[in-house]
Amino acid sequence: MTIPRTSTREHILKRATVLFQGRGYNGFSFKDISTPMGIRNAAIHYHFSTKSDLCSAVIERYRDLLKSETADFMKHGGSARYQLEAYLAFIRHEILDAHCMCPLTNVAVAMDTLPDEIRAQAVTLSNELLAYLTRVMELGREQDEFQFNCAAEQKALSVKATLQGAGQLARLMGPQVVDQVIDQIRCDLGL
Amino acid sequence: MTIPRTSTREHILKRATVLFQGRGYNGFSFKDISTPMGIRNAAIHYHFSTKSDLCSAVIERYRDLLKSETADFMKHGGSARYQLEAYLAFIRHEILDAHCMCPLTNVAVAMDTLPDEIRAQAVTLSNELLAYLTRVMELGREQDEFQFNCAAEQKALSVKATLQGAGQLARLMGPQVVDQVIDQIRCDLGL
DNA sequence: CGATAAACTTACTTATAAGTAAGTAACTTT
DNA sequence: AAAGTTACTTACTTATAAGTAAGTTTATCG
Repeated sequence: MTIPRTSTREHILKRATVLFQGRGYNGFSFKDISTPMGIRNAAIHYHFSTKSDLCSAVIERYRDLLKSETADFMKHGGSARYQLEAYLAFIRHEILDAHCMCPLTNVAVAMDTLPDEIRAQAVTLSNELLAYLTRVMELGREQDEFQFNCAAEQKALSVKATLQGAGQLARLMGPQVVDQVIDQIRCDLGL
Repeated sequence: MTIPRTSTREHILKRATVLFQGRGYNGFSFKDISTPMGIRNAAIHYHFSTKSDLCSAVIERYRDLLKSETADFMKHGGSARYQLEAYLAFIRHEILDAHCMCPLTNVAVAMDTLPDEIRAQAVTLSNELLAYLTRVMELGREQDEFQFNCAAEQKALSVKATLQGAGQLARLMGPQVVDQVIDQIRCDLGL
């Protein structure tokens, strides 16, 4: 048996992504990955030596995804409005279709219980994310698309915080929350 | 020994509050409560039959706290601006001093892994919170203190979401995030 | 064809979790 | 002073967690 699929590692990563972003580090176990895949826990350890390793890989993957997505956003014209909408659509999809939160949420919540490795990955992700959103805000103001009278960094921070919160409130109050909050973000940018 | 302190139950609840709001349902165990208190796990079970019971009590307590705080806010004049600032100060204190998140955050993140009882408490809390913030927003607009052109409910939702996110980002990016985000909320209300 | 390496499995260990049953010390009531 | 009640403790059970060591199958390469 065990027709060696080169994709096992990828399958594990995908399941781990859904679980980590959906339930948090302390909300799932190796069994939640191995059982539905029809493999053993030890098979996971073969590909990722520890749970910390596995979840670090999940966040790194998210960083890569974000990097390629944002690169993509810039290709298509690169107007700030377009880039903002693309990011909003990405987050909207994550919340409504994938039922996932941004990894930053899950890391922040369990911060004190997590290995350093994961915290470090999350800090890097937060810096990258905020740097990107800050550039979009700066660009938007230069192009007279967005209106706000504070530092671009602060506006970016506020937008990101709002989206994080939207993901949570949607789970408690229903999916319509997401579009309402997104609408408000646009509104607060003068759109 | 065991000089029967009527306060043991209260001590357990306080520790549980810090742990639940600080690490999430799956991020702490009975040992994290009993060991620092110098009691046994069974003593916790005497006061709260299950972990679910204990955490439900934590959220119920938070609801009571909020109810009395907001009643207090209204006594002092009751201007929308005053009430908003009081709520912002409350949240600011929770994040920066108590290092705690709003229970809604912790419930939302681990949603799928939690007992119904806890989910139900969180849904009630979210309704109460949003109802309060909505009234503040309505009042603020009537009094010409706040400026926004959407439903008061939507604005309230957006403010709450933003504050939830601020608590998370502060853990990753530092405490200054909280004041920046709060500042932005004021700004987006025309303050 | 035989050896090696990749990709697993089986079987295990160690730790920790929530929860329970039975016992005990101190206060409270009759 | 005896009997109960409150507030625990001791000692235990059952379940599940992450992680490991050694063996097995399959593909590959000289």
